[in-house]
Amino acid sequence: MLVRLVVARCQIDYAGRLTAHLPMATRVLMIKADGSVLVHSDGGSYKPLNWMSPPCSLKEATVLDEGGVERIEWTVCGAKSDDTLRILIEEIHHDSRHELGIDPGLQKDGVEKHLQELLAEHPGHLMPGLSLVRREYPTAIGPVDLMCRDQDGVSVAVEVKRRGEIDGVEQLTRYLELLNRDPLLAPVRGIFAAQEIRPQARVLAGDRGITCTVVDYDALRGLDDPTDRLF
Amino acid sequence: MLVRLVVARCQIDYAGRLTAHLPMATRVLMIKADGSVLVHSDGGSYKPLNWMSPPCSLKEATVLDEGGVERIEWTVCGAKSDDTLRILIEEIHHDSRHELGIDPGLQKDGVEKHLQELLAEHPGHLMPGLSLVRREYPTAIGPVDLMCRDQDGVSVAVEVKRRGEIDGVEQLTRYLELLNRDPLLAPVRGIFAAQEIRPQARVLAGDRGITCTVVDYDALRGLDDPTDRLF
DNA sequence: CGCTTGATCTCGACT
DNA sequence: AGTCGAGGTCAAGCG
Repeated sequence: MLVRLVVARCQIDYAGRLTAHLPMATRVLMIKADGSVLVHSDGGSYKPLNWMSPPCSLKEATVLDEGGVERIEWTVCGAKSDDTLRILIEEIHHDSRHELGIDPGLQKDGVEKHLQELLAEHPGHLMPGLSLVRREYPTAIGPVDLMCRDQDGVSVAVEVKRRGEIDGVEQLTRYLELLNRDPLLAPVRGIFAAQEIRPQARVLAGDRGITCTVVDYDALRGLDDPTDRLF
Repeated sequence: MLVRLVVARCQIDYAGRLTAHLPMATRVLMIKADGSVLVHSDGGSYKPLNWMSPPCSLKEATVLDEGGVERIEWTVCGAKSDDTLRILIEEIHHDSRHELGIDPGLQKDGVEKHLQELLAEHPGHLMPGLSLVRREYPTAIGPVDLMCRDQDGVSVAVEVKRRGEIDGVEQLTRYLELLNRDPLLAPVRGIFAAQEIRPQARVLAGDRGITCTVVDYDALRGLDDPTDRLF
């Protein structure tokens, strides 16, 4: 389990699902224990300029460049795919190896699942008088996030998203279409709940008679019993 | 323009759109010139365990930990958002800085745009006798990738994807619905073209009367005039 | 500047 | 193994 950090002037060619080329320049190369390679420049975001995903293997060789000069070349080949990454090195500025050990991993809080849980506990936040029938209500085409009833006993299907986009409305539409075929349930209304709803999604929902509700996660969390939470 | 590479035993807390925590362990920290930070473990893919996107600023301070020992703590704050990344360092194994300069950037070939261009030049590949009316045919809900006519003069709307999935079929369905309301165009048929089509997408397309066509990018590229291409 | 769409998406969960 | 949905998605292109 060793990570290798290299800073080098290099030129890179990738061939796989697409073809890509990086001209000669100085970059950071990170080689992980599984042979995977990350090519970073100074800037951009967390995404490398180029990379090779594991499982893969790295081979080092010396080749002659156009000028007849001996150069180091790394060839990284995907173990399962036919992806290849060729790194031609002109000059190495830094080269070090480090033992890291196994990482205990990341603990997360605040994703869609938590939003759904909170709304299941406080359905009245979506609409006054709304009560939960069940979470993950099963249908033939997948589970509805929240199945509820309003104060008049009318069924309400709720689709929960962190960010409400057009395909979330399509999804809820398919559920409503199916649920409304069931005479024991029909009529079923729809609520599209999200922390943020895109304009196009809002328009499409309106067109389909679906109510859009923007949810305040922090406010909901405030209502929640803090002893239940991880943080 | 300096990149800083640090290998350190550290513990990390992130608070922003979600909350995340990394227990104490040895990791690679990459600090770019814009203050952005990447936290990598040995393994995983190109995505860091945790990170901070630019624009942001890093501050170094000494704090006392639970045992009363002096520790280095980095606090990275987003310039526009209220995201914060707190890195508590127990031990530094490596620390170096490197001048990289500006990267010339990545040249790509083989993405959806190229596939659409090639199909626009060779519509007969999708169906014998098909001819192009126009690329990016405008509608009220967005442009149709390719608008064509078959050998009988019937309109055919083509949606091009690199990988054909269910939402691509939904997209084409919306276009067809709209286009078929236009008496000058109707009836309009649909072709869903991709290098790879997922089974569920294929089923949904079949259900909607949409033809699925798997496209061979390399074969198409072979037909194409190589002098037009970048590579 | 905001919005929409593609991505060598990655990653996890579930069948 | 394949499929599906979420993401602190990121990043490019367009209005």
